[in-house]
Amino acid sequence: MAVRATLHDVALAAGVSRSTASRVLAGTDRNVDPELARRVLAASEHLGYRANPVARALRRQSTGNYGILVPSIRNPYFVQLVDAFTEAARSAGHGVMLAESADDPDIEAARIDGFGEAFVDGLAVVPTSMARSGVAIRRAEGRSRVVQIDRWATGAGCGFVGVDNDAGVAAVLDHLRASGRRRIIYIGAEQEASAGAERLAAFRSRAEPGDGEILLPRFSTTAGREAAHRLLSQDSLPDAALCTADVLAVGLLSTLQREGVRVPEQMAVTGFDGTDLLELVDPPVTALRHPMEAIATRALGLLLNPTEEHHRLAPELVVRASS
Amino acid sequence: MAVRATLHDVALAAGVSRSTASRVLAGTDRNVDPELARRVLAASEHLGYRANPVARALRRQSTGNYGILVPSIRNPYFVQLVDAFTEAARSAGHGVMLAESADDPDIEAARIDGFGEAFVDGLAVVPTSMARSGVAIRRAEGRSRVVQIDRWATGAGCGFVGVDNDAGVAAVLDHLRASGRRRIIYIGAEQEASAGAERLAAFRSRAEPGDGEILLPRFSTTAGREAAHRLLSQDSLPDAALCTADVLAVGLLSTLQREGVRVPEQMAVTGFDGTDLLELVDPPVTALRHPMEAIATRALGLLLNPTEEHHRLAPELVVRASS
DNA sequence: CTGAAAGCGCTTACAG
DNA sequence: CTGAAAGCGCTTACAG
Repeated sequence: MAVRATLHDVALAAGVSRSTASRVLAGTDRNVDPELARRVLAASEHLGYRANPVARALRRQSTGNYGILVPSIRNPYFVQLVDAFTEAARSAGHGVMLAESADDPDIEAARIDGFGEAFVDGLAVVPTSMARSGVAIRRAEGRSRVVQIDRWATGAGCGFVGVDNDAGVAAVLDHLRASGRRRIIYIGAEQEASAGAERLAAFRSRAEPGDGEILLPRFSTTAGREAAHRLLSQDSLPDAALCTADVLAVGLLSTLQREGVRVPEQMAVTGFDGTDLLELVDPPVTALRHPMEAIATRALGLLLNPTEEHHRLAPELVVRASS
Repeated sequence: MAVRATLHDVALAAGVSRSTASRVLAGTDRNVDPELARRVLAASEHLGYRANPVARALRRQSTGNYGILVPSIRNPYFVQLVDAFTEAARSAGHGVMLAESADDPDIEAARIDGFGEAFVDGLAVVPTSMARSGVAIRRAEGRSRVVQIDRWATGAGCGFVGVDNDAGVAAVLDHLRASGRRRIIYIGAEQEASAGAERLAAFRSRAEPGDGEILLPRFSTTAGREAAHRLLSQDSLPDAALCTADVLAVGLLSTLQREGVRVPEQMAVTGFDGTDLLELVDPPVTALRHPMEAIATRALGLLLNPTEEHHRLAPELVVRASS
């Protein structure tokens, strides 16, 4: 680990002042004599100079980095969200720091506070709890920029960008009913997160006699298997299972199949998030496609230019062999 | 987003110098009059003061943060590695920045260089390619601290911590042969990464007539499914499949089962990494348990205290129903 | 035990 | 167009 060249070294080698060297290298001011610029560039190259990001950030009062905090990076849906956000940030010249909250509001609060010690200008967060996440988020708003993605918390004073859950549930339900499925079972998570609450409300407002619900403690493949066992223990199977997360659908599907249930003949299964998972299983699973890039781009926009607006983007139904 | 209080504000409110306020708050010097300390703490509390990490880092010439670069966060094995590293770092008071290289040496090089612009004191990297990753790693060594985890690259001048692949393959093979499995097929990835090369060498040195190999372009569930199709297209099934990644084992298992193969009766299947995946499938899959915490802790140690040592830690065999 | 001063490495008004 | 100077917010020898 060699000693890193500083701006001073470059200026010395090029025979100019640090001001001029900085103007050339940081590109903040185009008005520099071409010959001097050439010398600065040559010296910088020769010394392998890289501006010290810490010093630059202190002076500029901005690191150019943003944090993203998701409930779990074991859920491919959030991985996809992180990817989209990172890509949006990168193409705008920003870096991204990732953290996860383990689906726990207390850990989440600790991570949000922790980002205060980190080198970020702001934070995008997927709140774990509608009721409990607001406090830490509001605290963070006091010292940084914050935006909520995919879920929102009551009491948070910052913006939000997510999918339109009501429209999403409606699209899946319409599709299932249009293909003749009558008894539809809603498989979701407890209403702790806003997304779960919105999806459940959307379902209930459209439920018909014979429909039902299974609510699980969390979104995971294991929870999907658990749901399958509950279905199998009932007298008869429903016509379709509307899962509100892809991991639930995948867990459900594999357990049903292992127990001899034929999908989609005996029962249709739908996912929600549109992750790659759904195309890897057999049969591929019908689900929504969330406009991830648009969500990520808009979230970044709210971070750069804060407002308290809530944005809901429409998902698109992708019908596959499972329904 | 309110204006953040600075050390100057705290000192002013407490009626002391910035030096004294800093000594109390940063805890760098215990010799402060208790009464003054009390006043500083009270003022800090009242103003909601948090030291500006950027300024602190510039002065200390250290951010206290470390980066970790893995081939993919879609592979639960690397997620587990990241978790262990993050936990080790956190408990030592360090933060962690995560990036992924998409299993591509060029992207990897870009990310390694990118960490030079990031706010980290060093970088732990899982090199994607034994032959090609060394250049970027060596470049990074010139300006920061670097350690290799799980895999190593030729030409890198830094330390390495990983599992003992030779011992691991030997343990699985011994177990399979001891339980009467004769024709064993090795299912691995191309030898681009050092782990793959070491495992394949370990297998070959112990292979017996009737054993075989299937080499895939990468470690993924999809690759595991592909391996199953290749096995099924052969005249007869082997007695056991020794998969060198859990994702391979899971993909293989599900496809075999779908095609009516009974595991472990007709064929044993073993994984390698010991991720949670293996206990979620039916039957649960035999694999090694890698000493993740020890690997992570030692890697962090090499980052804090650089040496060029290569450390190989012994994995432990965990026998489950799949073999 | 305490405070004034220097300095980490940059960027950017400001004066020339 | 260029350079001397100030300053971002800290920490830490140093002198007292």
